[in-house]
Amino acid sequence: MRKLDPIKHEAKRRQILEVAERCFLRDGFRGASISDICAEARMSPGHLYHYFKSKEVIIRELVELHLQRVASRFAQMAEKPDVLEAFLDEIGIWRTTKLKRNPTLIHEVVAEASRNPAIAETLRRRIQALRDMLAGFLREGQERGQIDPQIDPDLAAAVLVSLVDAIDSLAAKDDEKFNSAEGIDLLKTLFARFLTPQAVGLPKRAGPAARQPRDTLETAT
Amino acid sequence: MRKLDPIKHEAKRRQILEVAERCFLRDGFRGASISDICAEARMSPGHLYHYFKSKEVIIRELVELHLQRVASRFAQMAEKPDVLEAFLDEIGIWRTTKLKRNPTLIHEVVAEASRNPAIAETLRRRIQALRDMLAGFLREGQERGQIDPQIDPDLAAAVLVSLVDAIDSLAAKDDEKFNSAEGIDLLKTLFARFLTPQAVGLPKRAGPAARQPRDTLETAT
Amino acid sequence: MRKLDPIKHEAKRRQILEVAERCFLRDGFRGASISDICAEARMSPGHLYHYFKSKEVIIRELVELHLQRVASRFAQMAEKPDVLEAFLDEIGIWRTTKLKRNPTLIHEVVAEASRNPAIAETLRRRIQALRDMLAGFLREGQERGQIDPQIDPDLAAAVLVSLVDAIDSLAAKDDEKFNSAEGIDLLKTLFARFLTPQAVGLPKRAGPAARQPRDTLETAT
Amino acid sequence: MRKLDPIKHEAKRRQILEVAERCFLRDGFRGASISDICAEARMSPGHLYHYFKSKEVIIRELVELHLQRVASRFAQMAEKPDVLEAFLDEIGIWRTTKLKRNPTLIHEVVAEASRNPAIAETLRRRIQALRDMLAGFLREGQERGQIDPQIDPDLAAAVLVSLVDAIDSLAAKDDEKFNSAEGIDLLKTLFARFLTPQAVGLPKRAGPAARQPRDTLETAT
DNA sequence: CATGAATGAGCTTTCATTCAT
DNA sequence: CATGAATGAAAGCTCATTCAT
Repeated sequence: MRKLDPIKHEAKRRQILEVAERCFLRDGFRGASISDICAEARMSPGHLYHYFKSKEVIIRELVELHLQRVASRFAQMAEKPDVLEAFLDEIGIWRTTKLKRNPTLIHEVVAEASRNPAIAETLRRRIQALRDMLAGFLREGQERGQIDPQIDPDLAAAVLVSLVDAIDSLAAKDDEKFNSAEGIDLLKTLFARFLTPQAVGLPKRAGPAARQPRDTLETAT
Repeated sequence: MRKLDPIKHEAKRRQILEVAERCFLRDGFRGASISDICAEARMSPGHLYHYFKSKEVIIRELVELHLQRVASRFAQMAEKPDVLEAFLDEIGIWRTTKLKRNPTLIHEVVAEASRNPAIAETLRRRIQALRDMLAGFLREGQERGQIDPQIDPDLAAAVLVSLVDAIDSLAAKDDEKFNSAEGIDLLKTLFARFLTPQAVGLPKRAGPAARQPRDTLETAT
Repeated sequence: MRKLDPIKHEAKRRQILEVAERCFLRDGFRGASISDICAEARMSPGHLYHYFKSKEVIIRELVELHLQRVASRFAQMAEKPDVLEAFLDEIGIWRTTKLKRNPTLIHEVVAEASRNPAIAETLRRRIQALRDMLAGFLREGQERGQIDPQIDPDLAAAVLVSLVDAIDSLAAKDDEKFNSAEGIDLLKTLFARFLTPQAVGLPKRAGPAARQPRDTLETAT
Repeated sequence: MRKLDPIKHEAKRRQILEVAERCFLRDGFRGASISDICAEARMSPGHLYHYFKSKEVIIRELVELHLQRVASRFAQMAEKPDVLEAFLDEIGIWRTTKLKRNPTLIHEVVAEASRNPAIAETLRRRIQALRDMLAGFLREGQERGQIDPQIDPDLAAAVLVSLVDAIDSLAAKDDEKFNSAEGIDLLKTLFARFLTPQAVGLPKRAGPAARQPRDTLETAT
């Protein structure tokens, strides 16, 4: 009587998650109600609870899904020969093609995380995974001499992940300037200048750190 | 004798806003209820509505307050002789001292903005004001030769503002790595390398943009 | 210290009642709040309670006021030589001049009366007073031969009072047809035909009652 | 098996409307709360909103229902051979049997209409429909010579509808005198005298209108 | 697998009324 | 005489969730 369960069941779950994502994107985790989702998915509330134990579970799975998507995107970069260039290209491609149509749940997620431990943990894992992946790339790049060896890969990875998120949020507000080709170029320049090996060494502590740039400036001047 | 209002009234409003901020920080705009705020402010719900017409007004005023705070902080930077250094120091000071104790409402705000036009407008204004201010600093720096003249100040300002926001948010949650001295140094390095005048010119379009860094890399190696 | 109380006090009460009437007219007894009245009367709620013990008292006094007004209007009719004509003229004058600008609280009063015993009692008294007054007029008219002697004055008075009320209410809303000169004429005709002495006598019970008019019709035809 | 809705759903709606009518009759539109209705209907507030989007919708539907009831009652009169007699009988039957047990919402409706445009519109439509129907009857009666041809049917219809409502409100207050057989007889007399063809013609304007009755009186005297 | 009836706690907001000044 | 701060009960309504069918 229930032979085709596993497949159909999973398909339905996916479909519900997609609908839920749309709703959450539009109205937020709190703002979108189960009723809204049910209406948009053409199903009864009782039936939805057949697939998901609670609203929180839907949110949680959606966050996980997000993590997987980003992770797989990053993973593809690992196969390119020049990681840095791949990374820079990725940013460009991603911003011009995907982002405009796909606003992210990231703000909802972060906001929710601050009061929902489960979401917080998932988010932390997501960020950590991205950082680890990126740190690996950076180490590879350093070995090949493409990336400044004086940069701490773990720290830099953390910075870069933040950057990517920053760009997300910027683009959310239909910001013409930012979504232009020049905007993307500038972004690439920022990354490139940051990661490229420098003639002058990196300082170890704050004092010199604030200094060194100034030296550079003075030299340039 | 009957008109001791303006002062007391305003004081009470401030107090309510403070309590509300705490509550919203803890539970979010939607998650924190008027009852919660009233309980924490030791007042009856009816009385709160003596001071604020609606929950939304409270949220709106809180967002405005946030805007003013950030703006005034940035404004103070304008008086320092070396703007770049001031900016970098600001980031350092701010992150180590303020942020740890003062998580921000920024994510709530951004999340809310995506579905509340009033909040969205306030947020847009806030961001624009910061960008304008920063762009002004960058222009000054360029005139003094402290900042790469090839960088578009408006674009760069947009990038930097979003960066600051992003780092705030993602690192807010007790991120040891990010909040360490080294983390801050790296951040400063990033900004410095980005803004410092370069020997080699900036490319005009995407193609060369992806290219030029690599050349630099190879040269450096 | 409180010398001019009685006079000023009473004046203030009157003023409040006037404001309250406007508010109740606009929003109903339930719909208009004490705050509304206070705002419109430029006074604080605390102060209003200095003059009226409760909202209900205001409503009650307003109803009484209404009663007095109507009663005095009717009383003036008593002095006219031809009561019937005076009554008919009164209807015409009243509808064309007063009603259009002065909507009445009567519906509010009746609606409220159905659940507020105090109001119900006041209303009952008001109606009874009007009926008695009108019945008196009718008796006078009957003695003078101006009004059909076969009509029970008390019953007819009851009918006429309710008629006036009903027409007020249903025609109040910019009813062109009803408020026209022809409308008023027809109304007068109705009253005149009803009250004028008839050649044919009144039946005693329902059966003949339904009959007699038909006979009249046939006779007339 | 899953679509037994339409019937049960509608039945439940009816039931809720009945309960609501009782509550509104007792406490008024504003006075009766959703909680009251829910308590009396033995259901949770949430569930009630399954059937009605808002309290106002309940009120609106109740008003519509009223309209339909009255309209159908009037429509039945159209089939009787003698319209005037049918009308007169109708009043008698209705008052003695129905009204005593069924007080009406009419005052609530009129009071509400003065500040609720939707209700006002519904009420206006209701009144107009009744007037049109009655005007039709009157015209028929005039053609058959049963009703005074000098009376403007539209105007007279307006007057009669008011009358019917007037009687409603009178009876609301358990008025022994009015609900007696004599009261009804008097009412019938009023209608009959008004509508019956007269020997003397109707005046065209206000001046003569006030006059003519007097003439009649004097003649009678 | 699917429905939608049903719940009940909780939300934001309003309001008549009281009280300290 | 006058203010407005303060109360707290109750209003209309929403929503995640459960349950009988």
